[in-house]
Amino acid sequence: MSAIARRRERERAQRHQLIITAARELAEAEGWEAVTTRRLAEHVEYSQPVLYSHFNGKDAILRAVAIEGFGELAARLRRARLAAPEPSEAPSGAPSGALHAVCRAYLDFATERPALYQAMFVLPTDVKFAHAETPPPLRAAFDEFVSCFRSDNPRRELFAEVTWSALHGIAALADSGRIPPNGQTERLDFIVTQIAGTSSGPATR
Amino acid sequence: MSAIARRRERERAQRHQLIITAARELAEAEGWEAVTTRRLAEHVEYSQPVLYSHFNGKDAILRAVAIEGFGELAARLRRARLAAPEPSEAPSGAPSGALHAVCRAYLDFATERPALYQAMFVLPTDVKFAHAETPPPLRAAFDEFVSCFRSDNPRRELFAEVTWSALHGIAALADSGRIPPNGQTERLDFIVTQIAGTSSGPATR
DNA sequence: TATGAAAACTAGCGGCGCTAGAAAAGGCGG
DNA sequence: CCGCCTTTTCTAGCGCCGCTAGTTTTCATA
Repeated sequence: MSAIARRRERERAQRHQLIITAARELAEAEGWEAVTTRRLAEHVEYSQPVLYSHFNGKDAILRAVAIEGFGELAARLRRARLAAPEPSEAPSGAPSGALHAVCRAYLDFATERPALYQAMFVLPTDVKFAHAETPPPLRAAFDEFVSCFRSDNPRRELFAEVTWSALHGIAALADSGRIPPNGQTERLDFIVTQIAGTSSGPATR
Repeated sequence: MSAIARRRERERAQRHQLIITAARELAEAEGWEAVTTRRLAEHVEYSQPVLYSHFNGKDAILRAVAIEGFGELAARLRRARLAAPEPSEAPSGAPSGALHAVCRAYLDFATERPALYQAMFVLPTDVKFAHAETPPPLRAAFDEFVSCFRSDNPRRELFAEVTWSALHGIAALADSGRIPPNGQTERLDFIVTQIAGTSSGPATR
């Protein structure tokens, strides 16, 4: 490949990222309903059709933003888990510090980047979850939850799934104004206590 | 008021309801993105501007559908709770049959009427939750969850809020394809067990 | 410097939410 | 029974949307 072609490819990749970033910033500033192809094109200072040479359509741009978000979320959860006071293999029955830290990190992420969170978990998407084609960052984020439970727990995947779902519930309802945003810490503590609390042992029910 | 005016008002109210029902049916059949004012007008066999003589805009129609949904959800939860084997004032610490029944009814509702559920809990809305102007049916639905916990539990509102949120989490993620739809029963059992399980007593933590 | 492929643009299609102004409907006094 | 006049309903159109066909511009190469 010639040097010229290399430069062009480099510039193209930069512009690709520029579009994703612009979409994300526009959404974070004014909400996703304000992200139109026209406004986005103006933001990146190119004409509308250029967007379509990078992405199949608006949905594909949204999808790219979401996947970028999964990467950031996974990194954030991982950092929180590793910084937690105790190792993830805590004695059964005791509330895990790692679990609490990861859950709080998740909620902080949802609160600080509501539009990004929406792209990832609320807006319609064709991103495959829990599937062979699941983007690795998404899988990685999920695994951070799994790692908060003892590896000899046969139901740790279920634990992780429900923990995630419960957090998503309070994050989504709070973001859309359906529950007051103030009680989040209380709700977080409650969820962690209940899930890590009892019956984390092998034979529940 | 003259008989003629009365008849007109009656017919108007019927058409009002017709619009709400048509919107709901169209959404349930093809999803909310297919509910446009043009298609809706065609469905009710009137021209577009007639919609605007009944509602301030598309958002108001959506809102009306959601509120209708709250009423149905409240009725359904209530029926489930009253039909549950044990009364809501079960001995502390034991899993409440009422709680389980109400939670299952909630999930069934979300599964059977996904579009209605979306209007109520996912799509952007200006309906006031946990507020003075909260529509009574919505408040009633929430109270069904509250009633599943002992009245001497000072944190029963928190219990209800988090239970609802957790259910919403699994309902929303399952509906949007973000968690497999098959595990819902397992997740439901897990949530109910964990929430009703321990520490339902007075001094938790 | 002329050429031809690649890149970027202008312009436009059909559909959206919404509304102004024309047309039709229908109860009312003569 | 008729002509009036309010109320109701419709036609037509505005600015915006996602998206694309076809033209113009750019620019490395011969």
